[in-house]
Amino acid sequence: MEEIQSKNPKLIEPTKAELEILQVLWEQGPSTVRLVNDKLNEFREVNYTSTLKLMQIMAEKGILSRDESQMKHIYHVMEKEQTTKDFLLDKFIDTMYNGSAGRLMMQLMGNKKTSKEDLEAIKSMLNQLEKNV
Amino acid sequence: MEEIQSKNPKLIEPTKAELEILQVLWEQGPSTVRLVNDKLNEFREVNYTSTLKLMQIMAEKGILSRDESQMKHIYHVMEKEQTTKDFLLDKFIDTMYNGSAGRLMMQLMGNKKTSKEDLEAIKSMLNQLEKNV
DNA sequence: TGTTTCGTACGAAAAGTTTCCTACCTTTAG
DNA sequence: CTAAAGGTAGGAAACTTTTCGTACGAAACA
Repeated sequence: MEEIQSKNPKLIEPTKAELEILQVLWEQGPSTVRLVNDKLNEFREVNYTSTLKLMQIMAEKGILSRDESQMKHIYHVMEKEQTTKDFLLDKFIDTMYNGSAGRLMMQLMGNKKTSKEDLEAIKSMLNQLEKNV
Repeated sequence: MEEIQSKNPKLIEPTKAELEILQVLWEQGPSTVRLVNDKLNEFREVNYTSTLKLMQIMAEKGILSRDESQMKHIYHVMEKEQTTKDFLLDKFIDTMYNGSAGRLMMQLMGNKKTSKEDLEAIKSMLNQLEKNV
C-alpha cells in the first residue's frame, strides 16, 4: 500500500516553549495570557511579558488566533489538538524509528511506563479492530 | 502505583543536529568525522568543519568520546542507543501524553502508520507477555 | 480625580544552536 | 623536496528561540 504523506505545509513545528503554551491551551481551552502565564508558573518561573510575547508570535505564525474584541485578548489554538499531536508523533516516529510505528510499539511494550492496565486496554482495542475487518 | 522517575542526570537531551549525528553513529558504529559528514550530506548539505565542530562539542558534553590515537579521530557514542531512545521516548510521553504510555498506544492504534503487520506483531507480543505472568 | 493595577506593543538583550572561516599540522603523491 | 589533500582547533558569525525592560493606554477604585 503506497501512501504519499505530503506534509501539510500549514503545520509548523512548535518550539519547546510554544508547546508548553499549547498544552495549557489544550487543557484550558481559549484563554487569556494571564491564565496561561499563571499555569506556566505553577511549574516554572516565567515573566508575564515573556508569555505575552510568545503568544503574540504564535498568533503571527498562525498557531494561535486571538479575539481582540475585549481588552483582555482571548487566544485560541488554530489546529485541533489531535492534528498537531498526530503531526508531532509522525515526526517523532520518523526520526526515532525510521518511520516505523511498529518499532515504537515494540519499544513501548517493553517499557516500564506501560502498565498492566495499558496492556489490557490494548488487547480489547485489538479485538475491536478485528471485529471491524 | 507510585514511581518516582528520577531523571538520570547524566543524560542530556541532544539537539536536533546532534541527534542526526547520533543516528549516523548508531547505524555505522564508531566513525570518523569524514564518514559521518558524508552520510549527512546524503540528505542535506553541510560543511565538513560544521560536523567536526558539532562532534567536538558533543565530545565535550560527554555524549561522545573519541579515540585520538590516530590522526583521524574515531568517535564513539557513550550511551547505549536504547538508553538514549528510552530517555527520549519517556520525555516525549511526558510532554505529549502526560506521562501515560497507554495514551500513546491508543493514538498509535488509530494511526495510519500502524500497519496490519504491526498489529499482528503486537498481538503475538501480548500473548508472549501473558504467558510470562 | 488621581493613582494604582492590569492589559498590550515593541524592541532589544540574552541564551542557545548551527555554520563556517582561518590557521596550522600531518600525510600523501609527484 | 614540494605541493596538494585531508586532518584538527578555535573563534566568530549567523540564526533561532526565549526572556524581559520600557512605554503607554484602559479599567478599577479610593
